Amino acid sequence: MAQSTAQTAARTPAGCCPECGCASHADSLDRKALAARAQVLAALADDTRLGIISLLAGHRALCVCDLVESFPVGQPTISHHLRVLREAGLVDAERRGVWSYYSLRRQACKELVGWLLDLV
Amino acid sequence: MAQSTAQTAARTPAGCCPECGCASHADSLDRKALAARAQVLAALADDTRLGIISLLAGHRALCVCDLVESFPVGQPTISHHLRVLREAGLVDAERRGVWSYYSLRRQACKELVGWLLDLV
DNA sequence: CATATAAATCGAATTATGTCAATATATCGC
DNA sequence: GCGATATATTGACATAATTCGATTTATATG
Repeated sequence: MAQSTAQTAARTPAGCCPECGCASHADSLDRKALAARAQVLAALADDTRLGIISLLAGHRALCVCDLVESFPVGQPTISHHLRVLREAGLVDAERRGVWSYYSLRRQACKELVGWLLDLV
Repeated sequence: MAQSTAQTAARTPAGCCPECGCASHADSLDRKALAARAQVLAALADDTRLGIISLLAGHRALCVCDLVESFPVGQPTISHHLRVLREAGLVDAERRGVWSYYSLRRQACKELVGWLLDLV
């Protein structure tokens, strides 16, 4: 692979990392897994959505009207954020009559955090 | 607060959550802290940046040219992502000669993950 | 000093995201 | 069925983010 004269075992001609013998760091990446994790993290990476998660973490379930009261955005926006969280697998929705109750999928959350913990 | 007739103790006239006596869920949110965490999470929530973190986690340090080799984006783009990670406090940069070496700030990463673990 | 290389920055184009107003759907009580 | 209420969806818009090409800065070497 390296087009160098093989004087050193460096993978690039540059020799910027002599102590690292890895042939290619790219190979160690599971891109699909990373992309999936990044997408779930993106669901968390928003003020309102993280706030929703935080509220749900403190309750068994909350209905949408409670959440709408809790943030300075309109009902359609909360509904949109809830959909993002739902599609990321972080929350569950259950309809009871006119009301929709959302709850945290603690198992999925812990799984994500556990993966992060292993990563770093 | 509730403009209901106080027949029930519900905070809203709706009575969608009779079992929850919280006056206002919004009060339990530390919005500034949440916004700060969301910003760090946003730094993680990108395919390339999560990949960079993953690579850095497996090495003491890597130079930019190694990272550029590892992802299907150009050098300026990697440089941009490294800046985002640096400003989020997730990585450190050190210049040695012409090369810049980036390393994971494991303490900061663990702190974030610990906070997440407490949250959920 | 001139040249070469690594990395950072700038400017522009494209794409994605958050938000709202308006509307649609679903459910309950009359 | 009709009206009222809760939630979801749609469409539009503004803002932000990702990416690239071109350029600049910094450092080493001949």
